[in-house]
Amino acid sequence: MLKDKIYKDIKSGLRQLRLRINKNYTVEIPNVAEHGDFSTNAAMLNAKANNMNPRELAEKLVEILAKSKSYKSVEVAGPGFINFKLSKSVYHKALAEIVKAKKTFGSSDYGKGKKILLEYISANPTGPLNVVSARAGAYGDSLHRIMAFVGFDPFSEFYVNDAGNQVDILAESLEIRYRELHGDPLEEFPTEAYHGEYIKDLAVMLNSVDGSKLFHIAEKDRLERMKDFALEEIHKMQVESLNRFDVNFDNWMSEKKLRLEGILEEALSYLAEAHCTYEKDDAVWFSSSQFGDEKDRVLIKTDGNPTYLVPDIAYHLTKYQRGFDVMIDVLGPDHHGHVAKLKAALIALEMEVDRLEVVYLQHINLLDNGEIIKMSKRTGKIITMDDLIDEVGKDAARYFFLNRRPSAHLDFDMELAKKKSSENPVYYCQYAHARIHSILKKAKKEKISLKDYDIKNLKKLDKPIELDIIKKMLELPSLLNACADHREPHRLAGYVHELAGMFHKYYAKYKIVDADHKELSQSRMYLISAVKNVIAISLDLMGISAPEKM
RNA sequence: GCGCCCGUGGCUCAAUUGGAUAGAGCAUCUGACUUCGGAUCAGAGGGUUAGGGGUUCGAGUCCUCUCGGGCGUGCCA
Repeated sequence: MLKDKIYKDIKSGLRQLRLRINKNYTVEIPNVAEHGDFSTNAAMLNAKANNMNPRELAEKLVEILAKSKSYKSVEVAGPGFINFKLSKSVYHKALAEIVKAKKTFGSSDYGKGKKILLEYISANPTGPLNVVSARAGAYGDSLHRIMAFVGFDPFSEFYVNDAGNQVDILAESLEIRYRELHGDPLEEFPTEAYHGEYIKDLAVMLNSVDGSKLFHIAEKDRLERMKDFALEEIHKMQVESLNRFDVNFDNWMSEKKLRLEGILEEALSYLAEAHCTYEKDDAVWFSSSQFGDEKDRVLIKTDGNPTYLVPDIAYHLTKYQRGFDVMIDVLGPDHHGHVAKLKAALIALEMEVDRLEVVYLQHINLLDNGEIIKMSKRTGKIITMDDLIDEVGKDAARYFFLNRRPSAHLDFDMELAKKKSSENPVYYCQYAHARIHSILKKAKKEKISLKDYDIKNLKKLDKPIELDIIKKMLELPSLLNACADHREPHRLAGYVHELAGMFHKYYAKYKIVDADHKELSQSRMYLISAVKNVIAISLDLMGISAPEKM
């Protein structure tokens, strides 16, 4: 908000100087306090466009800008930066705005209602969700919340691969376990089948519903029943895990349903119409190498079944048909080979491929006492999302996932996440919130409240750290915009930690509630209640609770 | 081989997307509880941003090469 104002002031200054304006200049908060509250590179960027010396242009701009009452000082520095210092009263007014905005502080119409499709997790419906899904869930759900908060229109979707090869194997795996229950075990469990214990649980459940009657129907019907049962139960499991993790989807898109709607054939016929399919070796190929892929890909296998590429193309066509401005696929790092093929198809079909964005979330190492926990799908030794939530809790898990850039590999220290001390950043943030609540409660006991507070007394907030805290809070709106623009919710995790830290320092240094100085106490309470609010907003956007007691 | 991602104090990560003196936490060391929640605070040490070259007023960030790590490169999904 303050940034925008300064940006505009500079623009009008440049106009007054009758210069050609390069609008790419920025207004930033310097990381060195001596450089002022804000600084701009406007003179440097515009000097070039007007063939001037940067410092000379800066001097002229300063002359104009210094006339405004909002600025305590405007100075030229270094190679041509212009540094602004704002009057305290500007910050006091801004603080009142934050308090007035309550839970809407930081929200805006910045996204202009742009329709965004967020597809994430999309784990196979063949087992419980794992920690990779947990990271994707934390990431996608928080991005969704942030985007909605700053005025985009996000829509989250989980794509369920409930058709094709892997669900056939799922049905077969269940059948093996079902037979075992009835005293008919296989000598050797097939390596490609699913080994997890949960399949045995499913067999028991199925048995309690259907008993032995599945032996008396045709194999095809039996496997179909197995498949439907397993898919439904696993879906329920996944939804339950996601609920525990506070991750919600606007839509679950079923591949099976897409297939029934004939959309695969539709996609294939579009590709054929575009003359980029051909037959070779009894298979149908897509000439994807014409569209940026390394080589051509098979669409229909010699056995007559489509490869996974076909439903995926079809699914993405539905995304385009549904009219989203931007489509974001959140994928694991093992999928990037796949995107080239998909994009080739979209280009072939003359779709605006730039509207499809792919975010790759990197792998996770779970650490226990500094040791990487080795996981193996084959032996069924995996740590599930539920295990993780049981171990460290939802809040800690979400924070740890969100504290990293999506493109960064992540070492998840389970010991640290479990700790209830300052070493653990989640508790550090939550503690600040709880502490503020407690202080305000204490004030109430001493009969000091904000009900009769006159904001004229805000001028009593004159300590540097008090102004720093206000400045930090004022960063939230543009920070959230940046999180949304760059699809990087991790910035918010760092931000809330910084703000919490400033509060803890403040608390240690200054007494907030002091019955002998009512107006000062009220002013400080006013400040920290704003901090409480901003922490709560930030944590909520990350799907983390803001407790009043811990 | 080719493609994508990554490389920042001992460890895990930031760095306002090209800005000024690269910041936090953990770990280590020193201090602070008869005081609003010590789940906290004050302080110290620790860096040639893997390495070379380039682009420009200015590079951890962009380009290029080299080295190292991860992933991909199926008629599996």
